[in-house]
Amino acid sequence: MIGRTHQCGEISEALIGEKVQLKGWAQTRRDLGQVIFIDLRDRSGIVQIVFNPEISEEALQTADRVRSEYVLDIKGTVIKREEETYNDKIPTGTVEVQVNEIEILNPSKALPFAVDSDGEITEDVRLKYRYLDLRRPEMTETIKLRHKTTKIIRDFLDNHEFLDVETPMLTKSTPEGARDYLVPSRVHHGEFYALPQSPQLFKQLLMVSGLERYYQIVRCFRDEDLRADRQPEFTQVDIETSFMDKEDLLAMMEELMATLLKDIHGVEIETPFPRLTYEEAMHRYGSDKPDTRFGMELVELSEIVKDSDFKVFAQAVKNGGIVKGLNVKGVADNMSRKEIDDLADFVAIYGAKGLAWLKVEENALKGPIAKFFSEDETAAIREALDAEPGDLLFFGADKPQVVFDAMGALRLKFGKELNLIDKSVFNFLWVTEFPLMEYDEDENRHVAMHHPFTRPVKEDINVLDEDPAQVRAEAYDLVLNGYELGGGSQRIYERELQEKMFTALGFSQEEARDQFGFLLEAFEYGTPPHGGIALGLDRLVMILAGRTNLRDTIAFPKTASASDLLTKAPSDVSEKQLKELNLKIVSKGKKE
RNA sequence: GGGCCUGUGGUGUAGCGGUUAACAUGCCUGCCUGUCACGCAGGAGAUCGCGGGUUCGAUCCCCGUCAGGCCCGCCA
Repeated sequence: MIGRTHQCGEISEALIGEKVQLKGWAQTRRDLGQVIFIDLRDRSGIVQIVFNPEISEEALQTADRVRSEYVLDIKGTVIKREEETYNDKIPTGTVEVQVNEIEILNPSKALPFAVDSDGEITEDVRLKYRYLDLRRPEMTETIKLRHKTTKIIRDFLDNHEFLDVETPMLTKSTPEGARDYLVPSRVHHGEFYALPQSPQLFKQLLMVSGLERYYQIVRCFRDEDLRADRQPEFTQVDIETSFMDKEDLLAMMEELMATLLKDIHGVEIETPFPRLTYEEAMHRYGSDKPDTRFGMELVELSEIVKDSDFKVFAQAVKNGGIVKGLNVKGVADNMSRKEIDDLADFVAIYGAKGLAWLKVEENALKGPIAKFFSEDETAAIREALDAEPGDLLFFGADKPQVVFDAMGALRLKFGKELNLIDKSVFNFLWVTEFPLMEYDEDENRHVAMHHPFTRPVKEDINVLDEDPAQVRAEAYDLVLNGYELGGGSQRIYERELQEKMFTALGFSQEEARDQFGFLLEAFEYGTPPHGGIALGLDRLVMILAGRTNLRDTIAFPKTASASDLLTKAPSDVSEKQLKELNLKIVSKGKKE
């Protein structure tokens, strides 16, 4: 260790009697008058240092001036503590360093919050003083975990013959997908670069180049509204391979995940991962990223209730909708009428117009809608939902998407509130057979669900023209504990098929050539079959660290309104800068 | 674009239509030779996010606004 003999966390009984030099921060000082203790902290951990007048009166006097977070350089001797003064809260607790010399390298003002406080500081204060927030051990540990994660990934991919290739940050804006962050060109007035939403096109071109196996741990940018698990700039583990089929790729990713879990948490996870088709995931869990750490699956009831006297259900089915049931076990007697009614407001967020429910009793279903069902229907509902006395049944009836969203969210809500989720598990799964496209009401056309370069499932290609919404994609999402960890696909590598795809997406020939002409052209020069995947590194680290907020895994993250409270970005620029870029500000402030 | 929650000494919270605005911690001063969230004694520190309104009187009620958070839309 340059500049010191050891790190604080390395001090141990093996070093007793040795002279050491340590540098670090004074975490706390305990001044007993003629003896002073300081907890000295560096990146590695904490060790107690002690100042004693019999050792050095001068050092003691300097220590008297030390305050929290002063930066210290000390020389001293490692000694064993008296057994009754062991501190079992820190790994170095059986020893301490008796200080001969101390130099205050830099003092510190009183901090806005204590470094040893655990996360109970409001977000804006933490972000404004992020450099101090990162001194808190739990944050330091997360940053270390992130490093370890990327190191394992790099080593793994290197062992698998992957080449790390950088791709441009200043690139071309394309119409599909998320909103781009734009960068004005000084040289070309009125024209803009876009920051990459992902290196998608470049990695495919690298396959045309014959690199065969590419990876990059790369920043991506999407100018969309934030969430707890979404930042405007985020990091992807971006992977693309030639000649590897889907099965090979998925197996390799499973091996990578297993390696990560083993090396980081010592956990053996089972491979291969379970697979669900998109269709199945939506019907059973109401989500394309199901949390399978608990059951409580949605149950299909459309057939059972389609002729019932309950008009809401019958009508929903008649109009092409569905009816799904959810059995929340054993809560019927614990939930008040008001609590149940409030859930209608909860599902309303997802567009549901109401939430029907029934309490299960020994010989009957009880509740406002019970009277609408015949004896047969009641029995069928009980059976389908595996209903037992004390259970509370909820029903969603609407267009499929509304039912999935509302009932899926309700399932998750109960899963969390009833503590059905085992936090110690890592449940991976693949979701496959996504629709290639979905219809966009606003744009009046089909849009790619994944992206426009995704390969259709072979047997569906022939219906690409007449019924695009029915075409399935050779795409796969990796899901972990209810989070979408990443997604990928096999790609289109033939010009003709790619053009067909653009046509299905409503691009004219000219538009397609204008936007993606370089790719179409590249496809004519011997493009290998290829495919790949991109993993959200921030989310991966978040889950590995047992956290629920992406900000905690990023050294310098942004707020929910995409601001950086530390540097105060975004900010005004000078008139001169605007002039050089030939830009004019029309109106200022937050968007209307 | 929309919904909900939060905003009170440095920090974290309490509070109430009329208070000397409370508590903890931190900070400052003094005492203390085995502490480890040291202890003890004393002290400083708040125009209750900002603007407007209601009221005799607003930190408290209403409207707006700003900031932070969570969610829907958006995003893969």
